[in-house]
Parts: sequence; structure tokens; C-alpha cells
Amino acid sequence: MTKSPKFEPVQPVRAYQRIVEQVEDALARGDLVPGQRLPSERELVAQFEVSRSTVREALRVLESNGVVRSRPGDPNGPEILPFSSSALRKQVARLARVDELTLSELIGFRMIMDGAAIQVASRLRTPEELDDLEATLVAMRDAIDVDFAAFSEADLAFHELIARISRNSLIQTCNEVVRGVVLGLIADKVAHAANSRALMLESLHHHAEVVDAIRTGNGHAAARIARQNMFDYYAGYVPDSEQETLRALIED
Amino acid sequence: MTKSPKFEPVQPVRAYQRIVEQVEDALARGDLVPGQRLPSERELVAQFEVSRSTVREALRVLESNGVVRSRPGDPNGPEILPFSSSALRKQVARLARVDELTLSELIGFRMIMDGAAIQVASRLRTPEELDDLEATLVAMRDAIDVDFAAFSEADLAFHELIARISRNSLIQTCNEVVRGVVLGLIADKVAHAANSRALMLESLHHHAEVVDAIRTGNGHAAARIARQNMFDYYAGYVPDSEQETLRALIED
DNA sequence: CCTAGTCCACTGGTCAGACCAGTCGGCGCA
DNA sequence: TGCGCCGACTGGTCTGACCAGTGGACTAGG
Repeated sequence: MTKSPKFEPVQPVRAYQRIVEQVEDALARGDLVPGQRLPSERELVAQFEVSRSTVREALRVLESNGVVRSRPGDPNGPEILPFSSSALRKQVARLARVDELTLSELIGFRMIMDGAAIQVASRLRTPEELDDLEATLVAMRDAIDVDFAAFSEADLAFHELIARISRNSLIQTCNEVVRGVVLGLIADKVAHAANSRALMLESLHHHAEVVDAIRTGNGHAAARIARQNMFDYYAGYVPDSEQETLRALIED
Repeated sequence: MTKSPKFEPVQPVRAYQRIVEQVEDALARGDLVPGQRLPSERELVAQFEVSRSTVREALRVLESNGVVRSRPGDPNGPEILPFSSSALRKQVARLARVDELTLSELIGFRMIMDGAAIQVASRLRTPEELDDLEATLVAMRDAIDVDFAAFSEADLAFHELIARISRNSLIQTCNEVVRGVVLGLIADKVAHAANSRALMLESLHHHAEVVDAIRTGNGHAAARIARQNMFDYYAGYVPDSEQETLRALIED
């Protein structure tokens, strides 16, 4: 018996998929740039020669991928969103939709990711980068006397620097995205924290310990302190029942 | 002047979004499990009390997120796919709770995530994507004759393609991040592997087996081979005491 | 001249109903 | 028993309609 040919499963290509492809191709080629607008749905109907239902199904896919955003009544048409990669934007869109039930998961994710960044950074850092880290600590100290927003910004700079030192762009983007989402979910609560000055001092102290551990090359300890700090910082915003899970993440 | 309150932009919730949320919530609660079927579109119209256009827009979003897949004429209705983003989030949390950031755990994480990606990819891949996979195999073969860095790059391309075929952004992002971390931790050791050519050939062979299994639609076998391969590839870099844990992950 | 109000063309969101090409189970015929 | 046809479904697409918003053009009143 001759070897049986291996046939492929065939599946029809849907019209809305081809629309999605055309838009993403145009984006990849640069014919479409962030900030630009897509024609209105009815105009797209004319251009693609399909029904509006089909156009809309394609727009839903693009929207779910973070490529476009539609606003009812906007005469300019759907907006092309700024994005580095559609996967990243999609990530943002997905994460941004999660409700407070999974806030603890997001925080856990941050604890893991930030710990990873620190552990890598403690091996790869140059003396200059260590200096930069310590400069950021000073900036954080000064920011405490301004207000919480300033401190938060300095804290952001610290973690961005850590991620950069890790020389892993994916850690960078991941850290940034998740941090943004977490802050977006609890920003109002954080801003109202009554005793935020004590919290900020405590956080600063932990950050200094992290830098110390990085200086001595003890990435393991540095990551642990960072996770502890993040737990202390965010634990108040998750239900008691879920705190135990997060606390377990601190140790290793 | 009183401090101006920070208002949040409000945006209307669309009907199709609420449908998406309901489905994903059911998935998160476990009321809906992979392999199960959604009611037919017309039945969903009756349950959600919306029009079919609205149901279909919601299905397009879910499909684009790798949660369901529709097939014309299938009397069973849309299929709930395994390893949807919501399910993976839970897996990530569970794994992270056990232990994290030791090299062996990261490798275990990669074995799980890569296996998930391959299992999904073997069901969703188009014939064109299978061709792409085989082209990547050829590229890996050629890269062996160059050097280890080239091979590593081709290997990266292979796994990125798998993740892309899985059409699941969470798989994509996690795979990339963790892979980057693992390589960062052992890059120096890997580069010094004296007999790396034999290792590369072995790895290539395993990758070809994975593609074969994907071609025949045997996602289970494909994922198992991939986990085995990853174990063989990395096991040398973790302590003997932890290898047993990793080995247990190979089987499903 | 500027402002405030009205209007209107247009947007996206949703709906109802229709047709088609597939898919699959079952019935009946050979 | 085996096979082919049929019919009741499925999802993909289309048409045409209505509605609540949006924002620009226009206009009346200062």
C-alpha cells in the first residue's frame, strides 16, 4: 500500500476575517497609523462590498484586539489606537476588563514579574545603573514631601529602571502594563489612603533594602523584599480571604 | 479653591459586552467547562433577549479571545475551547502559589504554557500555518550549521509561531516573558554547552515530531512531546533533587 | 462681534426577518 | 445490512429599519 497522503482540514475563510486581515495589513504596512480614523461603518460597507453586520463583526474583532475603538455618534469614525503590538494592546484590554475579584491575581502577577525583573537585574546591573537606582531612591524620598502623586511617579520610575536593567523588553512591557491596570483599578482608593505618608516611608525603606541587596548581588533576597513590599502596599485592597494566597507568594 | 475631584470617563456598556462578560464569568465559576458547547446562536438570542446580530458580535469577541469556536452547520453549537485566557489565569495563579522563580519552577511554567499553546494550536491551525511551522523547522535545521545563537533564534521563532497560532494573547505574552527569563538565567551555561550540536539535532528532531502530531491533529501527543523536549533541553541546569518534579509535568 | 440655542446630518448600537451553503442524523430503499 | 437521500438544523451573510447620541452649521439675541 502506498503511503496515504496527508490531507489538511479545510475551513472556509469568513468575510469578516478578511476585513480584519486587510486592516491589520494596512496597519503593518504603515498605510494606517495610530490616531488616524477608519471610515464610518456605512462607508466601509461600500468599500468592502459587504453588509454592515459583517463590517461590524470585523470591527468587534479589531476592537477586542485593541486595534480600533468605536464611539457612537463620532463623525470621525472608528479610531486607530496607538499600540506597539496588537498582542500587548489586547492584553491591556483584557486585563482592564477584569473586576475586583481578580485584583489579587493581578497583584500576584505583579509580585512575580517584578521579582523576576529584580532577580535578573541584580545579575546584569552595571555600577552606573546601581548609581541610577540610588538616585531614584533620593527622588522618592523628596517626593514624599510633595504629595502621593509625586511619590507614585517616582515609584514608577524606580520600577521602570529595574525593568530596563533586566534588559528584557518583555519584562518591561509586562511590568508596565500590569502595573497600570492595577493602579487603574485601585487608584481612587490609594489616593484616599489616610496615613499614606507612613505607607510611603515604609515603601521607601523597602526599596532601599532592595537596592542594597542588588548591590551585594543577592538577587534572591532583593526579589523577596520587593515581593514583601508589594504585598504590604497592596494587601489592603484585596479581601482577607485572598491575602493568604498573596502572602504565600512572598516566600520562596 | 477646593480641590477638584478627579472624575472618571464614563462609557456606555454595550449589550454584546455584557454577553461576553456573562460567558467569561460562567467559565471562571466553572459553570462552563472546555469541551462543552454553547447553545446555538438562535437559542442564545432567546436566552439573552437580544438580536442575533448582537449575539454574533459577542461571539466574535469570544472567538478572537480564544474562548469559543463556531463551525457552520454544527448542531452542537459553538465549542468552548480549552486553555482560554480565563482558565489560564487560574493556572498561573495556582502554579505561582506553589513556588516561584526558582529556575525549575520557571521551566515547569514553560512546560505548562508551551504545552497549552501547542494543544490549542493543533486544533486551530490552518494549512497555511502548518506550512509556516514546517518552514520554521527548515530554518532551525539550517541554523544548526551556523551557531547556537542562530539556532536559539530559530527556536524562538518556532515557539512564537505556535503561540500565535493558538490565537490566545495570554499564552503569547506569558510564553515570551517566561522564555526570556529562563534564557536570561542560564544563557551563559547554555552557550558553553560543549556538545551543543548533538543537543540541537535532538531538539530539532523533537520539534519535527511535534509538528507531525499537530498535522494529524493529535494535540495531546504534540504537547507531551514538547514538554519532554523542554525537559531534556533544560533538565541539565536544575539540581537533581528538582528534576523529579519537572519530570512529573511531562505526563498530563 | 460674540454667545447661546436650535437644528440636522451623521454616527454607532440594536433590532427583525430573510436567504444561503453547509452539516448531520435518521428514515427508507436496494 | 448498507447506502443514499431528505429534512431539520447550524452558522455566515444580507437588507433595511429605528434609536440615542454627537458635533458642526446655522441663527437669534446680547
